[in-house]
Amino acid sequence: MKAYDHTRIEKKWQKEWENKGLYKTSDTAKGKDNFYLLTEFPYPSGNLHVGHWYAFAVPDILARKLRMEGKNVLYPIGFDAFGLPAENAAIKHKLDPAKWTRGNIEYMKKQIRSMGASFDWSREVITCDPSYYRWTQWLFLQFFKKGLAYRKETAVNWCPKDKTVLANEQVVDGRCERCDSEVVQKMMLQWNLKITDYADRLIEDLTGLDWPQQIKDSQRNWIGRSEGAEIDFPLRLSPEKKYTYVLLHGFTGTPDAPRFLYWKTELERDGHTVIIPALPNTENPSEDEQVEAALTAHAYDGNTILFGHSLGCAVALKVLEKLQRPIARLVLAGGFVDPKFIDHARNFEKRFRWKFDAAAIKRNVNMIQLIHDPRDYAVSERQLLALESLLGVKALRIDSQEPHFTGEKELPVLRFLRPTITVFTTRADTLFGATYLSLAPEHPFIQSAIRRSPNEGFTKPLISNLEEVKAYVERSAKKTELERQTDQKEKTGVKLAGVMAVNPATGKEIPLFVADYVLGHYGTGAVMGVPAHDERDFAFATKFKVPIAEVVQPVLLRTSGADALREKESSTDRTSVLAVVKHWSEEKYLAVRYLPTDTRGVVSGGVDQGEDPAETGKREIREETGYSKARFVRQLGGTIHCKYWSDVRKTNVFCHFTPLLFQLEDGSMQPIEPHESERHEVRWMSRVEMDAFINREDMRIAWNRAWGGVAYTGEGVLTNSGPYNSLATVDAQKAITAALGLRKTTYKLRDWIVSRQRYWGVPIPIVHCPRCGSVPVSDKDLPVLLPKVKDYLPEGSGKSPLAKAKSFVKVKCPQCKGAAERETDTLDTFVDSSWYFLRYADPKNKKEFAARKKQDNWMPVNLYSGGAEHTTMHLLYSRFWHKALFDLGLVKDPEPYAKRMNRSLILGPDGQKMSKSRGNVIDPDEVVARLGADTVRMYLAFVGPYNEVSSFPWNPDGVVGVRRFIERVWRMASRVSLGTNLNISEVLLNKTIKKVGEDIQALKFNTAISQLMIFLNEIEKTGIDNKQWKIFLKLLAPFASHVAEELWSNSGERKSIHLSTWPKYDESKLRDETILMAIQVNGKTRGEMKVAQSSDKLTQENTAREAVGERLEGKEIIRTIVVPGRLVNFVIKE
RNA sequence: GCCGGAGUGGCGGAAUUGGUAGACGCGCACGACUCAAAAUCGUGUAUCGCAAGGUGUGAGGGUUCGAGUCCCUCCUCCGGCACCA
Repeated sequence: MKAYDHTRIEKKWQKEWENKGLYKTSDTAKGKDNFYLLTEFPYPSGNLHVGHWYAFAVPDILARKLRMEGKNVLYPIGFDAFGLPAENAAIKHKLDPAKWTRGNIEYMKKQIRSMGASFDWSREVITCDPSYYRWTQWLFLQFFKKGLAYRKETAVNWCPKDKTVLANEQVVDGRCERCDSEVVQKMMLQWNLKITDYADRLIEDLTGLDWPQQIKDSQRNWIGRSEGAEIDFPLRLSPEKKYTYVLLHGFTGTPDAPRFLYWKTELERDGHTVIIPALPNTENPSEDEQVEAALTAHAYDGNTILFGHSLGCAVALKVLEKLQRPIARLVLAGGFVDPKFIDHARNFEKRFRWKFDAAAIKRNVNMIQLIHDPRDYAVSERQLLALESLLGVKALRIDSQEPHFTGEKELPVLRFLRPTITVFTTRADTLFGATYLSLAPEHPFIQSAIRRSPNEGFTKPLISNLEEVKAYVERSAKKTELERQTDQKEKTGVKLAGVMAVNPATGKEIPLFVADYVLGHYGTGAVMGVPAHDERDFAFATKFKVPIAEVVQPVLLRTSGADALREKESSTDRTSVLAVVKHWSEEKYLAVRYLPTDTRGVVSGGVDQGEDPAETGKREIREETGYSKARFVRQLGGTIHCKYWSDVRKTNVFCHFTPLLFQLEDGSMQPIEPHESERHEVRWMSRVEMDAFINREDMRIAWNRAWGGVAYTGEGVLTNSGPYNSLATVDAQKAITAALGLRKTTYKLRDWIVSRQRYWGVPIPIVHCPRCGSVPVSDKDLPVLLPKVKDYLPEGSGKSPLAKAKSFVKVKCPQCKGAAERETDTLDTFVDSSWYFLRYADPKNKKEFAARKKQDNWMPVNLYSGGAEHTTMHLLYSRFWHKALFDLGLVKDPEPYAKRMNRSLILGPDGQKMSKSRGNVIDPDEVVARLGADTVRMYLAFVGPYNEVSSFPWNPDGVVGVRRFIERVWRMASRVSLGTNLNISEVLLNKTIKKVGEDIQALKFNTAISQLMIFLNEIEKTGIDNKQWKIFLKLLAPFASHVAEELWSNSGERKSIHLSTWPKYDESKLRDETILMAIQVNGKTRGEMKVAQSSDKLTQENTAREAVGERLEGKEIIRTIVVPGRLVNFVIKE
């Protein structure tokens, strides 16, 4: 027999398989279930590395095994071909990125083919191919039309040297990855996808997915949902202006509707006057009557703020038309002016024929605020547009409490009536402790104060130290991400002069700050500072000398140790003191160790009936330590509650500690009772020693308070909180939110910015028309082809290189046919990869991105294999994308991937990540040439479990081990006997079939291979017959597909082994007739025994008893445990 | 700081999910073949001990007849997030 020549065998069979089209996958196959095995498609970097082998060749094992089991398996491949490296190479070497990419793809395809993997190349998908990106553009336009793609001024990473926007991934430690210059934040108009609309569903739907817990956790964490409340803090502006508000109600409305009363109460509390005229005939309103009533209700002047709701808006506009002098401000909510207005819900038809004089209206007001609720049932988009164009003002779209602003407490409206700062908090329970507000530098209030809009009507600046604030805002805008991080320890900020906010709970005025520890993009960009119960706020308040107000008394539960709470036992209340005792002359403190429970802290003891806590402290100091002259200094804050188990009292104790500070006058002492001195150890300690000594949370809080305290952020009961005192924090949160705020959920997740000022990507198919705005390119004009340009460097202005292609930019508007310009940004490559798996199902379709019927054959993906680096990027983006397609009715499932596995990582031989600079890169081509594709693939499968978050170094010696195995298989082939071999264990054969099959299914390729090795070791001793040999070859085929095929064909088979059927095992032949059992005495193995497989428990026990007889001699057997077929354990008295 | 995951021979890793810890492979040692080497084959290989017998899965404690596996405390490493209110 010839020696094993891997090159010859592998070339031969790869060609053969290709010629026969062995891996062409049909959409359906008779009698076979479809299985979609997906692996992340590669970026055509130009060279295959070991990681690619690991990603593509190893899952191929599963693909092959599933096919042999009778599944119709789709295992496709393609190229994620747009992206930065092509462009960088183009800039560096003056190449065409398209050519560069094409060349790489061709080369890599050759390399991938050398794996002998069962890819169906006829379904290849290449994202930079116009036949693909045509559909990327089309899908983007569907998003646009659904309102899921929008353009917005967004803060981006800007590299001043390369003059381009950078993706977050391109910023390394605050520097540009390419030129190493510092990245700055810059506001730019960017295309966004509304992934935040899907935040909740992206979290909820994780539950039903068969995904590793770790990915689910990461995604949840990334989305960062947190429930809390929005709370309004009214502003007191100076010079303080008091206004008269005239509020006009709508059709069928009355002045005493709850929301009007609520607005009135709130505004009056701020010192304003509120008038709500009752408009006549609300069931059947006429123009003259209503306007007359509104006009006579008040003498309108520059101090008037006029508000209209619904029909009241129209009345308000009519009022303005007729005035002689301007008012301060006009606020309209849910208004309409369109003569065609019809409110079907309330039979309001044909009556509304009012006409407006826009010029007269504008003459009488210099600030108009329009607010619109997108859910409004009475006012349509169309009517809103009419109103907007009449007044020349853009409406602000806000979420009202109830559609059409009809909630009982329309806080969102109130925010427009009076100047207000809204904060988001998850700790509404600490509202009474809010002693200041902090605004992000990006906060609208700060920004508008800086811009000093003349509309505001203030003669003086809103903020009297405006210059200082401006300087601070500018400074923090220049801060790089790097600085923001290193600045974490030291909080900075500037107090706003001339402005105060009102804490809505206490009614007290509190100062405002601008501080960059507040993030502009999270929550409302403003936080309430509660120094007593938040570490950051505490640090800030200490630095800026803001008062600290305790509103939560700690409630501590001891859950571990000797005094851990015992849930089932009763509980009694106790009042005690904690006494921090200072030395009479030195900087030392009394440290007390209570021996029975090893409680280390300060003096403590119970308050007797009617006793003053200070007296208790003195008494306990005397009794526990002997010192008789203690002077009470002060109380250290409010009560500290603690629940624990008392072994002395045999009950749980709910103890209420009053923390106190004492100083000794001198060292005079009295004798200590023996029972006290036995239980207490007393020492003098320095402050540092005490810090290390104290081991109880309650004592530590008391001790810390002697030094100014730290923020207590845990649970407790409320204090200094008016009607909410003594409520638990959880309950207080609900109560205070209901009374003074709005429930609100916020997310860390931000919308997905998809604009890239780059050349090598999908052109965004939008035309900017000066008349029609952003207009989608019509379907028939897709794809918008990437134009050829001379050089690929971005323009200095932050426009992509596409802007240089004049003939590309200049187009006719698809709507009005006038002159317009194309969008010149390209799409993030993550957009390309958000739907590529759908195209595999129908790769050649010219009419649709993928026919629904064809998708249904394969979707959702049965198993998606990929790298851990995509956990929160690609996997989240494509889930969002798929959900949006689902809502558009374009796909049938809300989730694209039923099961996901993150593969491990292959490191260099030195255990480090492979990289050229480290010189530890393994070149797969070289290893394949030397050892063969079968060996490389099988080795990679053997190094360790495939679906774990771990990494394995490439061990050159280890590869040799696998190569040896294959050579031994090769040699074994010549020893296969033609007769029937009686020596080989049937049990081993059946066990092997079972284990190899199950382990492949569980993606534990390493143990499957180990079983094949065990099998080979055995047959080398016993020999094997032809029938059994062929079974073995079948088991080997998914791993070493070429060798197995060669030996299969050598054994006389004509048809490919890969078209053969997976062997079945015989359930009854999985165990030997006689089995080995362990014999234990007191759980320690003392011997082994052979028993018949069929023997019963008693026989096994008796056999065991005999086998270890001498050990049991004269001992009493308390218990005998028999685990049939496994072990017998005798428990004896020693 | 928060959320995950993991710590088992000289190394990569197994362990029927609470039942004889170290499968399989690498490495190493010895032996066979050879003039010799390589390759190949065989034997051994957690550790202490001549042995009987101990001891052993990051450390300590617990539950159990029995713990690598479950519970508590702690340590180390890796991954993700991080001034997120």
